[in-house]
Amino acid sequence: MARDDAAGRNLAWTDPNCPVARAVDVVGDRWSLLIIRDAMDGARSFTDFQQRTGIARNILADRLRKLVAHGLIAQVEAPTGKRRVYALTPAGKDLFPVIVTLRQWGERHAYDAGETHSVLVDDHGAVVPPVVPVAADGRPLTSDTTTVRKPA
Amino acid sequence: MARDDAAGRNLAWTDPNCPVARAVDVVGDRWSLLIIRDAMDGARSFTDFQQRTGIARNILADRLRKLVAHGLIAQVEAPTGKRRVYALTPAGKDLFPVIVTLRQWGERHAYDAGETHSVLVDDHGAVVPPVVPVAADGRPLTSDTTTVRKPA
DNA sequence: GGCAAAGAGTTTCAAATTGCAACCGACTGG
DNA sequence: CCAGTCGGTTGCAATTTGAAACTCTTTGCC
Repeated sequence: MARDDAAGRNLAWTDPNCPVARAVDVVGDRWSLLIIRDAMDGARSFTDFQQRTGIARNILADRLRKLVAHGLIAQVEAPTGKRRVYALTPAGKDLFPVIVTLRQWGERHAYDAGETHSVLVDDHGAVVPPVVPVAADGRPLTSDTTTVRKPA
Repeated sequence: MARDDAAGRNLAWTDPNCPVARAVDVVGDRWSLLIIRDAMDGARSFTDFQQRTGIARNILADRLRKLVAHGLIAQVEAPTGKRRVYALTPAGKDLFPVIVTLRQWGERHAYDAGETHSVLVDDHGAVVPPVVPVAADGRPLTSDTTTVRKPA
């Protein structure tokens, strides 16, 4: 088990044809998405990630290694010429819609009335509206109005 | 650790104010999202989930219990009056945008050129376009044009 | 330059989680 | 009413996780 291909991808999925399964294989654990979240929020250094997430240091080292191996994060020279820092790659930044939808789901379903939580605001200071999948013609879609078409 | 509150929620988060953390706490493991995915795709029975995901039976039992406890799935009388089946609650169905964005990320970043995968189509048979977070005025947003505002 | 402190991991070991396979009672179909 | 199927549970073995201490490298500063 835990066989990896040349790109470091695990090959023992239930269904290799399902992009959801492959995505979960990369970020479907307790910490990876929180690391990505913090990277989007400005975290750059090892201890920065460690303190924000509270993850154990050995696990953090392991997750950062995997995220780098999967191409979501890269170690780059710090702009200030100091220590190398972790930065999101385009693939990592592309998880933004996932983080936002997860956040919005959490806001709707993981808080009791009266509990407070942080909110996502845009560069004008306005709250980001709910993200909703739509058809090409603009109709909102749900799990009831979509189906998965298997490859030919 | 692993203390739970009355609603079965774990209370040992890094940041209780972060909805992303709370969402991950519920569905941030290797299997929960795949179970939700299969439920959206029509899975109803225990063995149905087991065969589609390939998850170990004891773990599946545990995950279904937790998802029921968290209110994402409910056990309901089968329409046919037979065995009880698992069905998504509104909160479970509301994960649709998360599943879709994860799927789309997977399609973009977890496949080599030439590899095939399933695609999500709407009820007209058209492929679901990329889901992108937008500001109230319609501008597309990214992690660079948004920030998290902590509660007062 | 020299030194103390901080950063970035690594190591060690215990505890928790996973996975497999076998087992079991309830339901159902014929 | 008998044979399968369903929906789990149980007992381990194998992994994974987590906490804490330890090491090596960089930095800040005088």
